[in-house]
Amino acid sequence: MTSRATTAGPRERLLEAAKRLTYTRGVGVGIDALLSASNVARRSLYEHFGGKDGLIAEVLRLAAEEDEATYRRTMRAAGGNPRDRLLAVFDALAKVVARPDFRGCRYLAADLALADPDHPGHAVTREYRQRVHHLLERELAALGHPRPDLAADQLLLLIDGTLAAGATRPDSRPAASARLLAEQILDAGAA
Amino acid sequence: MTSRATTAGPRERLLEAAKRLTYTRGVGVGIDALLSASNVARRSLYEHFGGKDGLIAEVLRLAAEEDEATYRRTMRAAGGNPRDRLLAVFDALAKVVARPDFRGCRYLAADLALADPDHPGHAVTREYRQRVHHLLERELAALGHPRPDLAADQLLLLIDGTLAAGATRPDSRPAASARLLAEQILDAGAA
DNA sequence: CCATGAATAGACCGGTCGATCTACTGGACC
DNA sequence: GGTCCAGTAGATCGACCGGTCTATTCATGG
Repeated sequence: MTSRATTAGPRERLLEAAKRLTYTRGVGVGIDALLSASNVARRSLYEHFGGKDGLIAEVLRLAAEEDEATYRRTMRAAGGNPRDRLLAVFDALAKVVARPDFRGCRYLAADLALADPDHPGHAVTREYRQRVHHLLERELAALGHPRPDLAADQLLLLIDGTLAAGATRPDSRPAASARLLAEQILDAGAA
Repeated sequence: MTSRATTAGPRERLLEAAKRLTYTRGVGVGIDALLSASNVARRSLYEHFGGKDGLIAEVLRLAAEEDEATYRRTMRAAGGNPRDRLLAVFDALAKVVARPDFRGCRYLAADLALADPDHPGHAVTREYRQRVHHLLERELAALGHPRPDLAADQLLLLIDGTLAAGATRPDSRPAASARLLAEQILDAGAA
């Protein structure tokens, strides 16, 4: 009986609580809040992550993995047509920004809040954006778009804009607005 | 000789230093940093602004005034053609995000960093976005766009996306990408 | 000449920050 | 049974947080 869920170790509990609290309260949350929310001893944080910065970076890494998987799942569920797969991303965004607890893009918030350009979190967010960019670019290439790199930049810009507007002007239905523009980007490839 | 610059009072000095430091270090900057950077006494802050929150709100108000004036100036300098006036905004954005000290949109950063939804800063940023939205919508109406309100939302989304991408992917030349999309929005009005 | 009021300097408050440390617990493994 | 070690609990550290306070300076105007 060594199996069973074993209630998840302190590392996992801390990561989960940090993922939640760094989003709702920002990366400026105090360590104590993370520890008490996860019922993890102070010392365990430093043994597992070396410090707050390491924990934040790991949280971003974990969230980025999940979010990238969500992108892939969304596109996979949309079938084999690259156009449908890309537009499905904006339909998914509409649901994301409509969630009552939506508070904007976690990665942009982290980049803006972490003033130190050498903070390890920045490298994580940078790589995440590259991965999403690559994801989009591949679909655009499959679509036969003449400039998949530029178009991927534009789609990424629409995604960032949607998440920003979703946080600051939720009543403007930004995902729908962005989807219309995305269609025009894709039409340039179908021409 | 009551005139002369008189070196600006403590209120102005503090506002100026806070405008600079809340941008470079975020709204989480300590009060002491703002006071020592402006050579203002601690007490003066509380007499003029009531506290840190009041100071931050006033800084956002001041910055919003200046930025709105910059929008108006950019459009005025672009002549009388609404299309030229709107596209000039994105040319101006290209220069903004190219500045070496560019650190993203001040207002979005504030909204993301101020976790308390009742913080007075949020009201300031909300009104600022409404003003810019109105500015864009008026030009779109003058252009004869069939849906100036939706189009203004889309332009605002492109602006937010440009500022976000400029902070996180500066090498992607987001303003140029956004301008191309903006042209398509405007073309819907010229049709 | 002196009263007024804005601004300054800076001590001080309780609280919190991230980080380090010691002491202890409990279960796994040999 | 004894060893080992991850994890817990919590005291403690210096630094800083936002905010309040007293005392002082200084230019102005009656």
